[in-house]
Amino acid sequence: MQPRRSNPERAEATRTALLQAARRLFIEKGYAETSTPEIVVAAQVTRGALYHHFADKRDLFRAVLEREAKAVADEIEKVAAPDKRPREALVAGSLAYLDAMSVPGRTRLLLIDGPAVLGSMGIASIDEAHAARSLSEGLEAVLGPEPNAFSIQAMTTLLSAAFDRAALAIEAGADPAEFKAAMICLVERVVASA
Amino acid sequence: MQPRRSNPERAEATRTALLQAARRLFIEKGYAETSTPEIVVAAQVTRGALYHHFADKRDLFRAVLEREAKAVADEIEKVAAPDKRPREALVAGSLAYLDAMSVPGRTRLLLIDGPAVLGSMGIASIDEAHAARSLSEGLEAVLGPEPNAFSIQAMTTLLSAAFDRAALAIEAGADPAEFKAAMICLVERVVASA
DNA sequence: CAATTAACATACAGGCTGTATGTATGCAAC
DNA sequence: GTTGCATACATACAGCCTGTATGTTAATTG
Repeated sequence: MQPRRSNPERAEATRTALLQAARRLFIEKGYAETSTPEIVVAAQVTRGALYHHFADKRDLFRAVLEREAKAVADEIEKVAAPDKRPREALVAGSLAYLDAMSVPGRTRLLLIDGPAVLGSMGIASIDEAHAARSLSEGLEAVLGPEPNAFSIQAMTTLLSAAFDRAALAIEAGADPAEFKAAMICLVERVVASA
Repeated sequence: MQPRRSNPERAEATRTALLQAARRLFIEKGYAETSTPEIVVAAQVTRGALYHHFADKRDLFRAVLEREAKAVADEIEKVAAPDKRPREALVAGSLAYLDAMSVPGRTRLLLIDGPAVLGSMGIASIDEAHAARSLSEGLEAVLGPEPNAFSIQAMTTLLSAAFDRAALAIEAGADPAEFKAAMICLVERVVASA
């Protein structure tokens, strides 16, 4: 249609089309059940374009997940303004995480297929660097550097898991208010000593 | 070698060989990277035998997971003797779960590949009926039927997730004592109101 | 002992992944 | 402005894998 487009423009458009089509199909059918022919048809490009921009199917999946994790992290940072007191920021960030993860398909991408396809380590390097870090900093801000009978690092990991399953439950149809309340209750009991 | 074997004996031997070989390979390489030709070579049978005993590759995987989940549940029930007081039984069961899940490969089977292959619902119907149920009953025994600001059902889900990630962390090389301590601390703070 | 059936074994069709090779267009230097 | 190169694809192919359909052997049953 456009008679002339610069090379970077073409490449960016193709990349974006692939990422969007892949994201939709990965959410609808899962990673394993989505074939690269399907993806390129949906993106209106060819498999050649896919393998030109991405090393393989998994690399495309990784790129989709990095975008998604960044979107989640952005939504959290939006509410975790530094002018809030630590405890309020922690609660606000917690609720923001659950809201961000309630975008349809995000739990499947980041919490179900992600760990299986990229490994529980590979996924950790993607979003633990983003979302779970806010939690760790929030806990440390409330509890102080070396406080209690438990390791902050370990407790961060455990609470992060609880957050994730709360998000899964909510997407699966559970009452959001019920799980948000339970989650906030859990966090507050952990920081109760401070 | 054996000149005569009854049909049920043969079938059971074949089934077991397939389950053991599949379990080993699924743990070593993951579900997606393990092919049915590999499995039958390891089990010293043919693909015909596999598809005679199991509907498809996923069905074999499901059978492996049911065995594994049952083994975990058995180890928990072993320590959750009914003569203990509720709170002690809860702590003992918690530690037993983490020990049971530290059998190499179990976390990958039950917590990583399981949800991705069978769906987070399918896996729930396998082990939530087993392991997480003990937790739910333990919590209710300590807290009473309808106690607090949170739903017991929801809190069970959240704590269960924390348990799972503690098991993952331990298998990934983290200090077991550190995560056991944090986990017990978390449980005790939840039941602190009682 | 005849017939049936369980328990496999073998062969095949279709689809998918990744790579190798071919092509056209933007871009840069001269 | 044309020559050369690199980018951005497009096409074709080889190998593997899954599930099914069909064939075979041995145990069981009436």
